[in-house]
Amino acid sequence: MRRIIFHIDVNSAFLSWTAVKMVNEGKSDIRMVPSVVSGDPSDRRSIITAASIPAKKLGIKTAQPVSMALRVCPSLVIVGGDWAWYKECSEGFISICRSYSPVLQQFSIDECFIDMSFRCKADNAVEVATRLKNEIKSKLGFTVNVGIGSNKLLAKMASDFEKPDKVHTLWENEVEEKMWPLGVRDLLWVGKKTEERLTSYGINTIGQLASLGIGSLTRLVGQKFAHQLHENANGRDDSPVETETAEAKSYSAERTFSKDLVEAKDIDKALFNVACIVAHRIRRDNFRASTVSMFVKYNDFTVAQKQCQTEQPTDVTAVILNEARRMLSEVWDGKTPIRQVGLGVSKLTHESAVQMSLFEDPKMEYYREWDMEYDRKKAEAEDARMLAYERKNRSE
DNA sequence: TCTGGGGTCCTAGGACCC
DNA sequence: TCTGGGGTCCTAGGACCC
Repeated sequence: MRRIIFHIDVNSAFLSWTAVKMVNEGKSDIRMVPSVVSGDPSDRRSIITAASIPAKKLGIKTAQPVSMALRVCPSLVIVGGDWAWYKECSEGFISICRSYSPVLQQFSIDECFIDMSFRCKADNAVEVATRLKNEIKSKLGFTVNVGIGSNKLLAKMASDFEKPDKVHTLWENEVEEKMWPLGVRDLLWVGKKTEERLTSYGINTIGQLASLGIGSLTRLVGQKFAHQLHENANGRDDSPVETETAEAKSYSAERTFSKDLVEAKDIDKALFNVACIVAHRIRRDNFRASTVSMFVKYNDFTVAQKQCQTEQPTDVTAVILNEARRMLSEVWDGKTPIRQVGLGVSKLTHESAVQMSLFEDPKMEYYREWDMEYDRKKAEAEDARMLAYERKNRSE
């Protein structure tokens, strides 16, 4: 049976969502002028999270440093993000999409797939998609693109065609006309490195990639990836719309300093902070981790990383932090300036029974109490924030 | 111009066991 | 004494996504 898949993608999500909020507050619509959302607008080290269409027309792109964009456009409007609001917008948009089909896979905060096979016919798919797009615009105030195809890949490629506020189809019989002329970089999973590798062999378009023998492709990118690229370039993808959200496989946090650091105590402080964040998150989600990893990025952007196994699965901040400290001392010479530190945990389990060891660190009880206190304070802060947020929304 | 933060998956080599 | 081959786990590194 021929499937009908929609891919719904919010146009410049964080920027649109911030604009909606500002318009609600009676401010001018930043979608109409060159504007960007960045992590910390006052920090020249931060990068652009989302850009308005007028900004994009000036060559300003996502992931570009703010300082670079300011050179191009000194009058650029820079705004910070509001995660609580973004979450609300995301939930609103997902819930409208779900009302069109319960077979929905959330792909990220601002993208989802829905399986419409039993909800419409190929003949009226564009009409239904247009209705969905318009409903989101009128109820929530922001625009989306809807891509329609017979699989997830084609739907996703289609939603990336002309923006904003558009519906596009990419059926199998349109692949040759609409997808093959595009550059290889436009194909999902082809990033910078793969593009370089392919173009250096004279493979410039998706069409050329589609006709390349699997043997040659394997020599370029390895067997598994070659198979996937070959299928995708030919418009084939049999992956289902996954309605279950998979459990997290890892958690991590990282901090980039406003100035590169050389003082061990400063770096340790940052390591402490990220350890608190990561450990708190795994406790919140009822996980314990058996692998701890850390990395440092030096001022020349080279990265040193280490990972290790813990004696038993743990969610204790101090245990995770101590492993990270030990590994840091093993990789860092104590002199090279450090730009960024990060810490992660993986190999997660929900095991709740902690194996008691006769030789357990006597400080462990104290560590656990410290964590409980930390979690309690976090929860309090979160409650206060939610309350303030609701109060503010009610008064508007 | 000077590069964030949070994830997933894959590969390759070495250690260790049978 | 020397040898092979398969399986699994771990580590490091790389590529991609939003």
